[in-house]
Amino acid sequence: MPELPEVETTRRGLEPHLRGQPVTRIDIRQPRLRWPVPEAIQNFRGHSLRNLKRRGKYLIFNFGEDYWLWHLGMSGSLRLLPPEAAPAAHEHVRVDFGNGPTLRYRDPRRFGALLCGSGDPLHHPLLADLGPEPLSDAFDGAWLHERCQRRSSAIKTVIMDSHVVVGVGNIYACESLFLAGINPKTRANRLSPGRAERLARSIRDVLSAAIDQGGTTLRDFTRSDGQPGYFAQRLNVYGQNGDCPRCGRGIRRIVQAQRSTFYCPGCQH
DNA sequence: ATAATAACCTGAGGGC
DNA sequence: TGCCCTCAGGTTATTA
Repeated sequence: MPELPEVETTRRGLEPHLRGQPVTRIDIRQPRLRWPVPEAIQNFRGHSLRNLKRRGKYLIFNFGEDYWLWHLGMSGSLRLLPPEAAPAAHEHVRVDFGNGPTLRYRDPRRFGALLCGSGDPLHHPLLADLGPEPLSDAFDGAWLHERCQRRSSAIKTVIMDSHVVVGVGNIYACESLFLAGINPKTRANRLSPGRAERLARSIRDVLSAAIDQGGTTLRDFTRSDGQPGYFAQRLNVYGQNGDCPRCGRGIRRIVQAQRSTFYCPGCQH
């Protein structure tokens, strides 16, 4: 479900409510996520949340010395609900902070993860080798072009590789390539510096616009307050089966690396 | 190192 | 209604 804009939307929705609040209760209703939720998570009772950060699609709950890493996987969502609200189906984790609303984690497919650690979270094995943030200065056309040099696979799968750049999932990969006018099947090492520059800019623009819209709600993504994201109205190719809004040719669907790719054969070369 | 594939799960929707 | 198939916003582990 969530790519970078949805995770960032979640972070922005949660942080003002949770920052500075102590964890008063942790209820793991289903520990079997992508990896088992560590027993040590219970040790955080009484700890106060310093801040809530994001790296790629990971949320980082900072508690000073220790931290949680929370990944929403394919179908995960975090919401704030009143303490008395009954748990929804597939609500696997509930965390009470102070006396305010309670944090609920719902994840039907259980591809998400809740892990904990101490020290610098950026040194965690899952984060240590990640590529740059797409909205930071570290990510630009030169970096992208350099990382494409040794890659003969399709450009679409390369921009979805978190070691190249983080946060670009299936929707935004398709949309970025459309915006840049690049065929998703193009071999990465055949992308000119100029086209890499254009693609890097498109990725930034698409992700920024999606964050501004509160992310994309296709089926069940909701912001932490239950509202949907509105970027779905701006999708040009992803999930579309009609004609291209720019040139009128039919949008095509193909499969790359076991994922659907949508593109316009008229606009993307 | 890179590339391709399977694997982890549940639910929705279409066709018959 | 039920069954079978395909599809779904992610990532890692394993194998060539």
